[in-house]
Amino acid sequence: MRYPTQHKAKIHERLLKKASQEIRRRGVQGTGIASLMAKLGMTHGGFYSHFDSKNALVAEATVSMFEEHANIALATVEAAPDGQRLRTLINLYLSKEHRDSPEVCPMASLGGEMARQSPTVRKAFIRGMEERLRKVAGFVPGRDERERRDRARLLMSGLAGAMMIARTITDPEASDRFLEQAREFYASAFESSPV
Amino acid sequence: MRYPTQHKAKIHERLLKKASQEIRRRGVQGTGIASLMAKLGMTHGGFYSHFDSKNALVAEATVSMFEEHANIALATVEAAPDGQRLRTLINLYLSKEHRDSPEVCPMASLGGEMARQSPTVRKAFIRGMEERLRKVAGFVPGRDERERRDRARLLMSGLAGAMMIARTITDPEASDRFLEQAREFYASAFESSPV
DNA sequence: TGTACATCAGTGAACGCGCGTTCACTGATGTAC
DNA sequence: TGTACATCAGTGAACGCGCGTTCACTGATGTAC
Repeated sequence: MRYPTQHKAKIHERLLKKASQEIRRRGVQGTGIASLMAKLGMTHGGFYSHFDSKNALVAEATVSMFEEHANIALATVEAAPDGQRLRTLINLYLSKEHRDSPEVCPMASLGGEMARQSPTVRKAFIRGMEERLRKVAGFVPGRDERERRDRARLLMSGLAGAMMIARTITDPEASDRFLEQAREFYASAFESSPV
Repeated sequence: MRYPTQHKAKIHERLLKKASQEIRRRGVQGTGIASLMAKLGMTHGGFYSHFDSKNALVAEATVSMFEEHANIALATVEAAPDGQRLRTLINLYLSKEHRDSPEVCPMASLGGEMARQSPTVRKAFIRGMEERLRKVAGFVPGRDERERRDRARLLMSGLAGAMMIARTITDPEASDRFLEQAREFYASAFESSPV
């Protein structure tokens, strides 16, 4: 049957958003086309009128992964009082809430798997990450834009590494304690300019 | 046919070692029983006289993953002159060679995927990691053993996060530059005791 | 010492299942007349 | 304005494939006599 104009674009968008969530939650390999389509109330055959292949979906979803939650979080950081923004960002990222929401940050949930993806997907990931770093750099001390961006990259990779471990630790109290230490470490390591 | 005594134990060991490598290289989901057995010149059916299930193999392999390369690396670190050991460890971990060898450190290659594993596997991972941290703690400044261990955990999670990103960056020069910055950052952040 | 037999690690066909992908088909709506 | 038709997003059966797992079977060697 023929669908109203803009219908395809809407579905495409919904597909991309759901895929982006599922991939962060279950990994690239853990996300199947059929189950993804079922989550949108559709059957798997329809997928291929939206994307050429799973790899094409993954590449496209990877860029948009960085946008969804980060923009909300970064607005909260922006709203924090002057001199408190970096600490707010770190506390938000290394919070228990974030630990218990694997679908939020692709750096923490896809980190290891990304190294095994095709160059196309990896480039999309890095493009999305750098876009986020451009914003994070605004909260990181540094002599110039380039240094702030470099520091932001270091910070985010460290936060992602910490989150991965916090999620792996099975004992909730030990995980909480680790998060607490990580918050303290990254705040004090990044609050002042590097020497 | 009946096999010589100790034969089974030897094969079990070889299986475990190969599995441990393959899982680090290709991820848990990316490692199949049949292809693993084929790599040892055997057929898949024989697998189940050694392990109850894939999950049992993964759990057992996860602990031993931390031993293989780390022990050699830690010996090199030990051999470094006094006051240079931590820097040696960091330079070794964040080297281009390590970046190009995904089968070395499970923290960097399985980080994200571990969060999605069964508690049994995650416990095995943390047990293996803590065992390694016990050794790394010897090179990290700190007031007491507990603090050194906590600092070692922070350090290793940060190094793993950095390695993940270094492996995802497709441009080799950009990846090298990032590794360089990370070496500098972690060396200066961990060389002195925390305040 | 020599023979008969039990053992059991490994084989390979088969199980059901889910994967990514293809394709003939459907049918409500936009468009052309 | 009303009718006929083209469109094309989505359906669902089917493709070959690899997955983890099961199981009847094999056959060289250790063990018992």
